[in-house]
Amino acid sequence: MMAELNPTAASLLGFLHAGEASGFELVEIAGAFIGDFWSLTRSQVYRELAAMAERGLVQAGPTGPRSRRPYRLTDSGRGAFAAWLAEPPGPEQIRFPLLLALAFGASADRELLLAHVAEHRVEHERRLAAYRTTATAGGLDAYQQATLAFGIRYEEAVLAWMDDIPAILAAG
Amino acid sequence: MMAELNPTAASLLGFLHAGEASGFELVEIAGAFIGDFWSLTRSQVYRELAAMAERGLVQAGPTGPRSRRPYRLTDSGRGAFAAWLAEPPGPEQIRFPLLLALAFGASADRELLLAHVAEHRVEHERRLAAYRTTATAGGLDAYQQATLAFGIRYEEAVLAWMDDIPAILAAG
DNA sequence: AAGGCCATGTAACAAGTTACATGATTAA
DNA sequence: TTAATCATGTAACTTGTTACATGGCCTT
Repeated sequence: MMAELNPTAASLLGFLHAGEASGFELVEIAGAFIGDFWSLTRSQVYRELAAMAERGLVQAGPTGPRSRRPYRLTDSGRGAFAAWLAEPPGPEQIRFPLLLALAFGASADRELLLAHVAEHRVEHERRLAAYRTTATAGGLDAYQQATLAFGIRYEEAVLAWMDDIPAILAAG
Repeated sequence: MMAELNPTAASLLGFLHAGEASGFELVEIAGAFIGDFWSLTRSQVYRELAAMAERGLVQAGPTGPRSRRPYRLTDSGRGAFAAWLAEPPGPEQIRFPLLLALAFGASADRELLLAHVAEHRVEHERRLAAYRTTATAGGLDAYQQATLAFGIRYEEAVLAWMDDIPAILAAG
């Protein structure tokens, strides 16, 4: 009775396809590769690695300097990952505190809210620019490009929305 | 030393501005009002209500039938909510299993992936239509309209992105 | 008035975050 | 060669999810 993988664990197995890595390295790889739409922390990674080692999906190699413990995929880990990929992915989740604040804006100071929006805008502009650079720089396979395309569409949408806000508030 | 509110607790205080409500009712209200970009579950709500009652931010009324326990705002709850609104909101989080699967698509069956995308597409179309209906139906204040505008921009972006995918994969 | 359904809540668990500890490596 | 820094990991806590329990309400 093969227990299901959670998406976090699955992503680790995915990265381990490229070769063995320590927990620390996996955190870095994941942050760079999928960080903007799938966050994970060191604690999670170590926990998942330990749990997966227990289940035989990964195997820890000998402890190196600074107690680095490299993990590598096992055959059953490879199988579990393939099975996870074949399953229908769950719904996305968005948690957006700015939207929450905005929804209650009637009880807030309008200028302050707009300032919060403006502050977030900077970060979204930065991300969009970074995505575009990555997209043109090449070195991504088609699937990675498709993933990145989401980021670009998303950031464009956020920026367009932010531009709409003042007019909407003024009209209301 | 006033401890910070977390966004979930803050949203409950926000809803309680409209009058007293039980945990169950708050779950329903929140689900309808902000459910698509801020999820919360019953257990969370009861826990937060109990914790906030402890801190004096809300006050439970007499237990009614079916052990319904209505909560209402206190003055300090009102103050805590206002303070929360004034603070800069944290960054948004997106967790999108479909993107995760897509990013690793090189190890997956392309047709199956596209089928997963198509399946999600239906739900996004449904949401976009629902948002548009709500937007034109009226009854929202300007802040709620601005919130809804995000939903519309977001769903449009997701649909546009999904339309892009086959070409991106074919080109790569 | 009995059976099923529904509103309400709790408890156990899983996932995610934050703060801390420790042993290499590097630089002054 | 000692101080600073950094990679690595663990532990404690918070938040989020799932599964369960209970008692009122409704329908026939």
